[in-house]
Amino acid sequence: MDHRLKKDKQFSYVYRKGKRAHSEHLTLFSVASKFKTYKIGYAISKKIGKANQRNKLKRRLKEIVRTGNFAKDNFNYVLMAKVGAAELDFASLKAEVKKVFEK
RNA sequence: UCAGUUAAACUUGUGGUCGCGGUUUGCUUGUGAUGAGCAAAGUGAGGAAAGUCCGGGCAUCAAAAGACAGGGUGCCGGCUAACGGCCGGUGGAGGCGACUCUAAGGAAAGUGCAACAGAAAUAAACCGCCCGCAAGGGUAAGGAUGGAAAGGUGAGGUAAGAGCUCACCGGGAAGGUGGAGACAUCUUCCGUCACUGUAAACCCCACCCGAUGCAAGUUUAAGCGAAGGCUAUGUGCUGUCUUUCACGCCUUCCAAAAGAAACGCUUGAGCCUGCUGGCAACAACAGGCCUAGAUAGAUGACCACAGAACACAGAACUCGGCUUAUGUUUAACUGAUCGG
RNA sequence: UGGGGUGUCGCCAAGCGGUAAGGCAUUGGACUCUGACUCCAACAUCCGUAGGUUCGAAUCCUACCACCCCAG
Repeated sequence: MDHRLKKDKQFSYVYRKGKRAHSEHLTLFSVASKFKTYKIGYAISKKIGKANQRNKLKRRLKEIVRTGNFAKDNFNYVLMAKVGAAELDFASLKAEVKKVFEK
C-alpha cells in the first residue's frame, strides 16, 4: 500500500490542523484521519542543500519510517526537515525520528 | 629527487538480507470506462546530469517575400545540422624551456571624448634662441608636465636652428617572388616621413539572425447559445512599414469545469568495433547493439571481500559545444640538482 | 524547467568613463544641573568576486557567486 501524501491540499490541511512536535533537526505535524492506514509526506526545503543532498535525506527518512514502525494508523503526518539534517548520519537520524514520533 | 607543461582514462566491482520506478510475461480480481493487486524475468542518473552562456532539432503563430530599426560575430583557411565551438596556420604577447594566451577589420568617411598636470593636447599663441638701435623678421634645439608633445641616436651644418645634409634604426609607397589565404621575403623609390590615442565611444565595412518556448503544442472533449461593434477604411509573423495572399474579426454575457488523464517522451546529426581518406577537426563505408522516462518526482539501509574510489554532485523534450565544481591513475615532454 | 531582475558604509540609497552625493544609525565635541532637540566634526579606496579594454573603470566587455521575482 502507498503511505504517501501527495496533493498540495492534503499538505496544507495537515499544516493547518496538525499538532507539532519539534526536535533539533526535525518537525512532525500529525492529525487524525478517517483512513485505516497512516499517510505521511516529507517536506524538505531548498535551504537544506543541493538536489542530491535533499534526495538522499528523503530516501533515508522513508527508509526509517518504513522499517521503524513509528507511525500509527488513522493518522496523517508531515515530516519537515530543518537546516543541518542532511549532515547527520543514518543512526542519529533514526534516533531523532523516534524521539519526534514519541512526542 | 624536486619543480613544471601537455594529453588521455576511470568515476566503483562481486556476493548476501529488506525496499523503490519503468518494461515484458503469467496469475488473481474489478468497472459504465480507464484499471487494481501479486509473482517472475530483465532494467534503472553524470562527467560534469550543474550554471543556463551560445548554437541546432521539434512545436505553434494560415503561407511567402522585402526594407528599416534592433541584436550578434570580426586575422586566414578548413570542419560541422549550426555556433560566439573545434582543427590547422599567420601576426602579436609571455615563459630559461616543454608550452601557453590572444574581441587581432577600419582612426586618411564623419562625429564625440582626452580629468589633473603642463607654455601648449592636435595646436606654433607664450617663455626662449638668433639678426636688428628699433619696428620687424628668422627658428622649432631647450622649457621640472603627461599615457600621449608633429620619428630616434650620432655627426656635419648654421647668425641661431631645422631631414637642411649624411650614417644606422624605425615608417610609408610601388613592383617582383613564394603561398589557397592571412602573410613572409627581396628590390627600388619617398625627408610633403604634416593628420596623437580611443571603435569592449557613436559609427563605417563584411557576414549572420522572424517571434515565442515542451508550463511549446495535440487529443480525450463533448453541447451550443444570446447581444453589440467593424465591414474591406477591418483582422492577420507579436519592434515599425510595404507587397503578394488569406479570412470574417473583436468585445461582453449565459452555461459547464475548477482544473483530470493520455500523447508529446525517447531510435537519435545515437553508441561500439573495424577499415579507407585527411597533418588534424572530421567525413565515407561495413558489421553489431537498443541503453532511464519519473510527475511530492524512482538508486536507500546493514554487512563481507577487493580497492585510490570516502571527491564534486541527481535525468525532467532532446542533441552539439562553452564555463564552473571535483577524486584517482597513466603516458609523453621540459628545467634544475646529484650519480653513471 | 523556462523567463526576468538586483548587488555601492551597519540600514535606505544617488552616481553610469576623470579622486563615491544625501538621509538614518554610530563615535567624539559644543549647548544643559542631567537627558531630548539642535549645531560642529569623524566614518566607503576590496562599489558582490576574478580577469580584460582604456592613460584612467563603481561605470564598458567576459566569466563566475549570492539573493529576489514571474509562469501550473
